[in-house]
Amino acid sequence: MHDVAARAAVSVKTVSNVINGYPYIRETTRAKVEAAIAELGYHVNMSARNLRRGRTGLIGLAVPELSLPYFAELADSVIRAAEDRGMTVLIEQTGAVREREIEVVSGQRRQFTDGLIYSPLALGPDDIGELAVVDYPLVLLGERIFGGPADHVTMSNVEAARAATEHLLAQGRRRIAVVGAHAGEMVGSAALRLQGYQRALEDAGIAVDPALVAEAGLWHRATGAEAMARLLDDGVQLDAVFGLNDALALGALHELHRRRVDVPGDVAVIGFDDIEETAYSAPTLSTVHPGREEIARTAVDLLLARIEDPDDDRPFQQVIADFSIIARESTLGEGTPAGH
Amino acid sequence: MHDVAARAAVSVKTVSNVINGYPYIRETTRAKVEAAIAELGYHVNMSARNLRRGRTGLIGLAVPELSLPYFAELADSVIRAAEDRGMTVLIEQTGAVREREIEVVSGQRRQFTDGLIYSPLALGPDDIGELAVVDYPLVLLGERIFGGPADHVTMSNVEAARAATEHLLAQGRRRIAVVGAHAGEMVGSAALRLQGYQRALEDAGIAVDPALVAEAGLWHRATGAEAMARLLDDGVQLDAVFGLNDALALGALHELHRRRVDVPGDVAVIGFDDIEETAYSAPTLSTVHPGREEIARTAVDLLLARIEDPDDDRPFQQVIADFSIIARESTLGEGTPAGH
DNA sequence: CTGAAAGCGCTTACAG
DNA sequence: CTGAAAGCGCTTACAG
Repeated sequence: MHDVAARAAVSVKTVSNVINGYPYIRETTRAKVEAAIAELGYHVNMSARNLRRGRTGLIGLAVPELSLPYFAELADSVIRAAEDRGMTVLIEQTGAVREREIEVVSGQRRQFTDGLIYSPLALGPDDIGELAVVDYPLVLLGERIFGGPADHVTMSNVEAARAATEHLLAQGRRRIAVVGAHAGEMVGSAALRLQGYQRALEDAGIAVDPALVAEAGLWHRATGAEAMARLLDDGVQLDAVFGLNDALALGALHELHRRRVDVPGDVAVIGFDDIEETAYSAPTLSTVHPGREEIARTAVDLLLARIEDPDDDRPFQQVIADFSIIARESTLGEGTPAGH
Repeated sequence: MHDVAARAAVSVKTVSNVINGYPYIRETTRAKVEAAIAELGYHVNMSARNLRRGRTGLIGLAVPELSLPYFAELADSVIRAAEDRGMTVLIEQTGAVREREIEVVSGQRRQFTDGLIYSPLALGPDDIGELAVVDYPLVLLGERIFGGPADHVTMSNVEAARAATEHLLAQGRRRIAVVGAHAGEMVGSAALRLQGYQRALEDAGIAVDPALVAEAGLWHRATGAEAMARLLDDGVQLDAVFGLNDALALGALHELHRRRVDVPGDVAVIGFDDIEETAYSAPTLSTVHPGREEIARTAVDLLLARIEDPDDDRPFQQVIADFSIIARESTLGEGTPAGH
């Protein structure tokens, strides 16, 4: 910067003004400075600027893993939303491991960022104390922790799961299995979505049969396939499956296909998340569209508001994203291969 | 840091020594300092450390989009590999747009990082001049640009594509379509994989039929489905499809399923990338395993070597990752649903 | 519109 | 083993 100033025969202040778009600069001065910058190939040193400004322009995004399509697509949306607002995203993979999720809120890497968008999967209400150390802007995603020192963006888990179940009921299904339950858990997406499922059944006057509820700790394709296999091996009668997320539903679909069970002829399947893959599976998968873009945009906006005005002590907000049911072949049956 | 020093009654140098693990410190001194750090809730300011050290500990990773599963899985692998070496990854999405790919190598955001792992999709040999500005460690991924001021990690595109085609030939297929070609392009994965396809056919004494080669600019599921539809609409006779990546192959599979074409009974399908989804599609998709983990690890290692020794002027390296063919239902036919 | 100067919070020769 | 001091490259009151 000093070299640029020397070459342009101005002070460093003037160079700084040009770089930062300070408006009251004579055109000739600006041109001189810009020429010097170009000739010297100068670019600002971010570390120095950040040190001086006390901000980095980086926000953290902590998710379980990018190899899970839902989180990859969420990360994509968050990166775009942040970019629109001039921020850069630093992704942190926690692997849904409790210690790593705790480490993220106070680790070294946190120091790089002005704030954090945080999507824990292993923490529970007992861990809320871990968030007490947070003295920076934080936005929580998901349903693991409520009441932390953070704004919160969630899905309509109960309502959306109820709508998904009602969609299956509307197709005449009565023996609806659930894949992905977490026994004994009172918080988290699993518990809330199961609740929605139960309410829909109750509203329809159908008793909830515990035999229809299959566990799956991790919500991956593999665990969905295993849970589906268990249901079938146990001889549970069923005419529909509600995968508590798309990966589970796709795993269940895979297992049904492997056993030559016709979908949706014999068993209808619905998922949750509307990842891109669901529009291309065979059959295509009905699912819940959870408003991922809206979630990403809202989270970034809430975080930025706190970053830009750290002294603002308005109460923490909770925003619930809209959802919709996407009906595809796995519940409607159009496009089922001939021969089925 | 001064506060910590004051509280521990030592100099800031000593505090710095403790933080950075300098070995020759009296145990009592270390304990005093650590107590002070804990009491004050002190943590180092990254911007200041980076400014002083001239390094940030961040490396950039520029990919087209995270919503493409291959790149999501690649990012996952790169983040893990970098973490093992104490580095943090900053992901940049270019959308496979030429201007954005150019911007990435010299943009503002570049200033945050010590080096860049760069996977362009739109640049070509004519753009090699754009890399002339690079005066920092750079590792290239993919086949768009060779000879830049960078180490380079690639796949065995030609050999792997040839092996994929030979796998189809070994199943008795003779009319093998290709989905995803880029007409007129002489560089890039499309051209190289098409070359491998052609060689396998020539070796088998089969003439290459241009009618079997379908274009698809972007390698997404949607474009794969469209290309497949075009082949079928044109009445091209075929008994196999080689999708130049998995997304294309999954799109083709989707279109075949939609039209009640039996896979692999009537048409065998193979892809390229071995994304996780291929193990769960119906039918499961045969594919080329391109050594993604190895690519990620090698790229991070090469980059770090340059970062750690910027004066080292050993010649730029090119590393080619191993591949293997993964045979699944879409070419072997086990597990095909009854009724087909 | 522009200049001279302080200071953001570290690390690291240099001394002892 | 530890201290005093310079300096990394910016931005920003303060002056003019």
